Parts: sequence; structure tokens; C-alpha cells
Amino acid sequence: MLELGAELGRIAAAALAAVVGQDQVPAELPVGPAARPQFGDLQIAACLQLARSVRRAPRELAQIVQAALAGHPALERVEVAGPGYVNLVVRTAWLEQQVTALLADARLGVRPHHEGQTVVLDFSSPNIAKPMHIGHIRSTIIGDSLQRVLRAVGYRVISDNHLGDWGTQFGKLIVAYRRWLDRAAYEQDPIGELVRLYQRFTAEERREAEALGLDPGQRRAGTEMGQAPDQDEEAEEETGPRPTTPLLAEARAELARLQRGDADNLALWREFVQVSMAVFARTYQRLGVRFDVQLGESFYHERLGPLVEELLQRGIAQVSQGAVICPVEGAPAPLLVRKGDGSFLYGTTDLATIEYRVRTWAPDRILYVVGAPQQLHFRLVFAVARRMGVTCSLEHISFGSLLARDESGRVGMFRTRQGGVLLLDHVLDEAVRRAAEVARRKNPDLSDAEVAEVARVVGIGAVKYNDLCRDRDTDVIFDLDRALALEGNTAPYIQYAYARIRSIARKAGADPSGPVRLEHPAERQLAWRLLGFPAVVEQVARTARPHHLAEYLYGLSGALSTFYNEVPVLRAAPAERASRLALLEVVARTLRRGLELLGIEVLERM
RNA sequence: GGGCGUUUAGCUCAGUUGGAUAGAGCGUUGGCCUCCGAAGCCAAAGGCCGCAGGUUCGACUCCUGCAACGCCCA
Repeated sequence: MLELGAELGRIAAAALAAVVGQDQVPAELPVGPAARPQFGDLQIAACLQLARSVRRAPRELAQIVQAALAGHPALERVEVAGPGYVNLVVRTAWLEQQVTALLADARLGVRPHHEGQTVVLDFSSPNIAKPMHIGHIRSTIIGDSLQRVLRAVGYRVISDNHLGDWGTQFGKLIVAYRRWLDRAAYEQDPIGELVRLYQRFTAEERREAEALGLDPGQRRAGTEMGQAPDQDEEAEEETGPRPTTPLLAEARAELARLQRGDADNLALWREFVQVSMAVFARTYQRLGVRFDVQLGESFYHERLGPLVEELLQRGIAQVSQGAVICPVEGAPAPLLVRKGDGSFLYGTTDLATIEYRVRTWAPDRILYVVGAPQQLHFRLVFAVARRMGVTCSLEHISFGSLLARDESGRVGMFRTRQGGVLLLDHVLDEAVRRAAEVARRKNPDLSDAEVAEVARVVGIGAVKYNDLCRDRDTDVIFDLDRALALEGNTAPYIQYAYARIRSIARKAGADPSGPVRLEHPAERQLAWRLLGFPAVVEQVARTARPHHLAEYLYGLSGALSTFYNEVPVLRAAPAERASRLALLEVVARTLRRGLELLGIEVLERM
């Protein structure tokens, strides 16, 4: 359909250009699906738009298009309708031939148009020594889907987990580890223990401050409202000079030693990184997410000092009140790359990272799947990168925040009732548990092992789909029940459609083979949707919005359910039976491939 | 104070870049398993597309202003 629409659009454009002039008409008229079934399969509305600029009646232009397309072999009918639409009805024989061809096409029509191009994809990026919570899921899930889709259309993709492994928290952690470590707890749940140690440090430090009468009231100002948990200690660090307790001084000393390369502290830091990554790896495995490289912030650490000096030399950066900033024209603030005390910031690391990626992979695009709050930050970083001479496309694939509705109905940042974070693994556990209940109830024939497998695939799929089915820009009001729902517009609905086809295929026995005949409207509807698959995949690659694919698969599944209800397959006459089995085979493969591009698995029975 | 985003059915969300009568899911109401899987299908009710202007043949979509909510920067 992608090719047909484009081809018809070019023919129509050429015909108009011959009459009204080349420069008045785009090279290809947009050809879209018909607004309503009674209008046909495709429609062209461009004549209405062109009419104004070329001062001709819309219907007159539409007739020119009609004449140009009338003889096309794929078209049954070409009509001018309403104020100047051109409605197209595609020949059923052409559709039949196209779908039959898909049966032999492993790629289902998706073409690697971007072969030879490289994209670096930056996503997930959790912080070391902290658990992955529900807030990490969007970046991880959307990013993983994008790497699958981008590869499908031919890109060479470098997926990079840019771990937060070099923050200011490590000085505190080192102090806390040496004083209060519970070895058994650490071995059982390393990240849990590191979190406990960090919290212990904070509590002890606050006690000290209070004992010394150091202004305890303001100590957490600015972090009470709206701060994501990850940013708490950053915000604390940024609040500037304030009274220092002995404990905090000790932590700063350990941090300084670490940054100077002290062997003991370095070893401890490596251990924190190692145990954290081991825990992350298990979660990624559950989710089926892979990275090509995992180069954390620490990887760029030694480059930061020289980079800032270069920026100063090249006049991109300047000293201001002891700090180093990069002014950005038109932006409300400059990019801060070195603080007055000589320490570096996220922006510094981000610039060094871009530099490294460009040098190493020479990408055409670098995509960052990071939340919308970072929008200004990336705008600044990208602008400075441009001044450094980076020419590739830099794109912030932003997504909305995770919010929650409290008892009074107000919306705010997501927290659990206890005020903490909701752990990603706990959400997955709960999803799998609920899916197991449903599977057991719906399908008592399944063995325990089968139930476990179904629950895993359905539960994880439901959680993923919950993030993939909506436009990433909108904020999510998180509702566990809704996220884990197994009915309606969900992954299980699509997985169910797939499983039903597989069930029929098993009963049919023989391998399906063409040719496909489309006699019933429900068959034609299915076929038409199948041809739209490549365009949707290309659209996701272009816009980095996987929800278009989710929507497509949901629509295809719906068309399939309707088909089931109206059209017999196994009981049909031999010729029809063979045709319908072949049609269903293409549907099943499209569903499976589409879900795979979303990072969601399928089941042969569920 | 400056900036970004959001605002569409009771709730959660789509709306193909300006086209014909604004669509789904959940929830509500009513039908459909003697029939290839009911995690399903069919139907009904439900709308000031935040508000007010503007652009034009035509606006949920574009431009301006305002409001509410969320966030970022200071």
C-alpha cells in the first residue's frame, strides 16, 4: 500500500503539474486511506488545497487527477466526489495478488530503506546503587521498541545504556558501607542494602546537624515537592554552601579520593557498579531488553577536564563567577559545564558522550529516550554540540511524566502510599501473578508449566503495551489495575488473536499456500490492513512513536475477530478454506512480527 | 518572572500533520457460546474537542490572547 499510494500520488502530481505548472504542485500528492468505507479504499484531498493557490475549481483539478489515474491496473474505480475529493477503489484481484505475495515475503513488505545509515540509541540509563522503579520503565520499553523498529527498516543501531555510575552519592555510600554494612543483607539484595545504607547516612547526618544546631529546617527545602527520587541528592548538592557536619565532610573527602583514583575507593565503587549491573541484567532479561554497549558516565570521566579547556580555548565556553558556562543563543539559560568548585555536571558528560559517539560510530542520528523534564537540558547540550562541530541529527525522544492521582483526586508525581517508589520488578511480579490467575481460569487444560509460561508472556506483555500504546508525549496517570488489565486495547488481546489463528492452523494440518481469494467483506478488510504494515513500521521509525504500531496491531486484531465471527474457515469449501488459511497465516505473521517490534512475545496457546 | 508540555465521552486515551457524519478501551444498558478459542463478537447511550478571538471554501488540527493542570530554569 505504501508503494501503491506513493505511485498514484506521483502520477496524480505529474498530471496536475502538466496543466497548472511544475512549481505549483509537490512531486507527490498525499494519498490517504478513505475516510469512510463507502468512499472506497483510498482518497486524495489535495485538489481542494491546491485549488486556492492555482485559482482553479477544486473539482476541475480532481477531474484531471481522475483522468490520469483511470487506467491504472490496480484500480477498479476512480471517482470525483463532494467538493473535490478523488475516491479510489482498488481492484480486488490486485489486493489478492498482493496478499498472496506477502505469504512468500519473510519481511511482510517492510523494506530496509535506511540501509547504510547508523543511529545511536540512548535509553534506560538507571542509576547505580538504586533500584529500577516504575519511572524507568518508559525509557526502557520505548527505547527497546525503537531499536527493534529501526533495525527492521535497515538502520545499523548502537543501543547504549548510559548508566548513572559516577554521581556524588558515592562518597556517602563509601562512608556508610564502611560503617554500617549488613553483609548478609548485601548478599541477599545488594541494591536494597545500598539504598538502606544511603538512607542511613542521610538520617545520621541529619541527626548530627540537629545536634550541632545547624538549621535543620531548611536542609531539605526544594526536595519536598515534585522532585523525582533520583534527583534528591542532586538537588541537595545544588543548594549551595551550607553548614557541614563531620559526616558530610568525610563523605566529601571520600568522594575526592575516589575521583583522584584512590585504589581502595575505586575498588569499592567498582563493586557497587558490578552488583548493581548484575541486578539490572536480570530485570533486562525478564523484559527481553538488550544493549550493544553500556558505557556509563564514568567512562567519560577523564575526558571532562580537557573538554572544558578545549571549549574555553575555542571560545565556545567562558568563565562566569568562577564557573564555566556555554552561552546558548536564544535559550533562557547557558549550559553549565564546570562549577565554581571545579566539579563537572551532566551537561559536561553529555558533550563528551556525543563527541565519543560521533568519533566511534559516525552516526546519522543520535536519539535520547529521556523524560520531558530534560527538554531544556538537551536543547542546551545539542546547541553546544553543534558549535563543537557535530553535524548529525540529535533528537530528544521525550516522554511524559509518571503521575498519580491521590485520594483527594489531585494529580502529582508518582509515589507509593508509603511515599517511596514502586519497584519495576514488583510491578512485573504482580502482572505475572494476575496473568497466571486468569490463564488458569480461562484455560483449565494448561499444565502448571504452561500456565507459568503464559503468565510470563501475557503479564510482561501487558505492562509493556501499557506504555507503548499511548503517545509518549502525554503524561501517564499510573494505575496499577489499568496497567495490568488483560482486556480491551491490551497486548493480551493481540496475543489472543494470534493464539486463535494458531489454534486453527494446528487443526487444519497442512501448510497454508495461496492463492488468496477475497470474497467476503471481512476478508477484504483484513487484506487491506495487512498491506498497511510497512507504512506503519516506517512511520514509527520516522517519528519514534511506537504507539502507531500498537494502534495498528489492535486494529488488525479487531478486524480478525470480526472476520472469525462472520466467516467460517475449517468448515468452508476446499478452495475457500485454503484461501482463508493462507490469509490467516499472513495475519498471524504480521501480528507476531508487529508485537516483536514492540518487544512483546506471542504464544501458540494461552 | 522566563520556558516546555498537556487540556477530546463519567474515567483512560487515539485522531494519519487543514478535509466529508470526531473514534477506541474501561464503565453503563441490551443481545450472542449445540457452531474453527467468549481474554471474544454485535448493538445502544454518552461530546461547547478548556475558553475567546483570528486565518479560509473548510479548524480537534495553524496563529494570538486567556485559564487550569504538570514540569523545567531562576
